[in-house]
Amino acid sequence: MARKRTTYDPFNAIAEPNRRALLEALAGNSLTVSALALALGWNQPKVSKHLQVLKEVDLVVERKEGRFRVYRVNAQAMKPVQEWVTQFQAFWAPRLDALGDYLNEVQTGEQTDDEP
Amino acid sequence: MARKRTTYDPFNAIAEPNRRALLEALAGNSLTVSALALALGWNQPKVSKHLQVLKEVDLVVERKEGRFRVYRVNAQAMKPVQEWVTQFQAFWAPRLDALGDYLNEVQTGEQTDDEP
DNA sequence: TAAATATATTCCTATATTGGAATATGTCAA
DNA sequence: TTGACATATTCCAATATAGGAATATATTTA
Repeated sequence: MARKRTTYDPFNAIAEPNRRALLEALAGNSLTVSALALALGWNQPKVSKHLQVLKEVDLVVERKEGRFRVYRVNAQAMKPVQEWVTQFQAFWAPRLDALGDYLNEVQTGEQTDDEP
Repeated sequence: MARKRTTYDPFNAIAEPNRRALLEALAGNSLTVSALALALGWNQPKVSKHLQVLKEVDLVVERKEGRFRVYRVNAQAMKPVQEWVTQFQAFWAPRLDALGDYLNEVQTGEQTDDEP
């Protein structure tokens, strides 16, 4: 059939490079749409649209201030991603890595230069 | 214009729920395509196709074993995601959160019931 | 009230995928 | 060699976006 909706969880929200840029720009700061547009060199609708997606998954929070909208990051919403990813951390501990890399090389047949 | 290619970095690879399921199934294990298909209740092409995407971003590693292909997770490739997400961890520390939530409520004008 | 400013939304187009079915490829076993 | 099995790939249809342009919706200020 077809693609499913992909945007409406934090995993998908941060999959878009522009949205990551937006979140990086907002890390620690609270910024208006136009400030973001200026900082990133995008047009305003582009900023607004990506912000809406981030807002839908709660990665950003909006506050009205006169005719401005001030956005800030809500890092809490990143937690599910962090937790999911961290599950795998057990498998990348330095020592295991070194061993794993070695085994992988051997298995993959990445022969060292001792072949004429 | 149009959408960019979205699949070829770990962020996008794990944005797809099916691919996360695949990685979860492979966490700690090494499994063949058919074993995965059985475990997840998918048809074989579906498994293979998602595995290819994961392989392209190096999230899984494949090993040939007779006519089987054994896949395993390469957690190293998850590191960029983990690091990127962790940037934001500073903003979700419990105390700050509690304060932030409170301020947010106040700012948003979430008035308590003291209004008739 | 009208003009200006800030932001959101709608419309439209181009393209990226996902998924299933069918098929190709590779490998083992008789 | 032939058949069976495991997996990858191709083909196709349905749909989800991203992006730009134009427009709508506040809200402030003159």
